[in-house]
Amino acid sequence: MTTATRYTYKLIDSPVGPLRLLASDKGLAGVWFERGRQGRARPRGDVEDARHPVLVEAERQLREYFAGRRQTFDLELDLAGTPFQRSVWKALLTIPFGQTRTYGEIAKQVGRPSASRAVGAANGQNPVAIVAPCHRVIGSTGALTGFGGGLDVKERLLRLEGARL
Amino acid sequence: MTTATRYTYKLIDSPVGPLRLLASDKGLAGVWFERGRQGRARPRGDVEDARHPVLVEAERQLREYFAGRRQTFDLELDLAGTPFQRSVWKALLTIPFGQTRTYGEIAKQVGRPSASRAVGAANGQNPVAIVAPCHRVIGSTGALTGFGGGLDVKERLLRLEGARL
DNA sequence: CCTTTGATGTCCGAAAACGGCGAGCGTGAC
DNA sequence: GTCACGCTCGCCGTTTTCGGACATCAAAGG
Repeated sequence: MTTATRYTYKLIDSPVGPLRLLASDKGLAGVWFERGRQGRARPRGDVEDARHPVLVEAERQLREYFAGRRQTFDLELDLAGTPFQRSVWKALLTIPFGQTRTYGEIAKQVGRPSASRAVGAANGQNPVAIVAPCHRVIGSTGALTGFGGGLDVKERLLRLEGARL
Repeated sequence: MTTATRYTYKLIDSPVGPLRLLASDKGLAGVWFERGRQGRARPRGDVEDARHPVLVEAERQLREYFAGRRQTFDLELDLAGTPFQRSVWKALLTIPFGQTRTYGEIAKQVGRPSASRAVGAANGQNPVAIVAPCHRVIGSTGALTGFGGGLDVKERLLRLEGARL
């Protein structure tokens, strides 16, 4: 028998469209784009609580990021996923602001050199967009290849960071 | 993300072999036979607590039952299962001491007249043996057909209750 | 009297499908 | 030559689908 963890959410605006922030009692659990198709089985925040400390702090840091005044996030994260997915998301956190990596490089970094395609899949299920910078992962040819929030958003984020394209 | 509910267990002897009792904070969650193969994905009691009030009371009533001094149980139950399973287990509780029902009759009783086989499956997953008297359910031909704790135990329980075979 | 057949809910394992990839190869424009 | 494309094919974790196996039973056909 299990008990569902309580999630609270908050909606905020951003230069790339509305974002939904999700928090559990352990930390920030989700950041994703509201527009267009929802991600798959993302945890549903049952309760809105715009004053949840984790959400308030996450919003603050995100606003600084969009304003160009922040390059790294300092937040407790509560990421639900398989061991492989978690290792990939952890690897994302090591990509410096303004830089990019290829899917294959991330695959190597997590010790599965030939799992670049699986890295792509795990990337697509990244629960905390922007905070775990899945937008900094691109194809080996330099093409942006894909992004949950839309390729245009991926490009805008990279430009905001001054990355070379 | 989910959090596991805490279970405590207790082992007791009985005329039909050792029994394991399991309790959650909501009530009695499990009663099954220790001998032979374990049931499938039964919740695992992480902690032994022989003095847990629910377990102590369950043991008391079970001992009375085996001694022939009790015909019905009065215990809070915490049964984890699908809606169908719960409806079947609930139906089991309505079978009087010493009587039997067929799988088909139970199927009718829960409003799925043709699901007698599914009733058999649900019966096999009954978390609280004896307390929910799955041993009182037999085939339409009168054959005992099956029992998680072994057919011999099923027969002994029915004899104990003075049921006609 | 015995065998066969379909309906039924759940679990479980196997197998296939599905991607935010990437390297290799052939082709065609210079 | 050589460089850019585009196509194909192997890779790999996750998700979905599918098929059996079960604590059955009534009806139909031999």
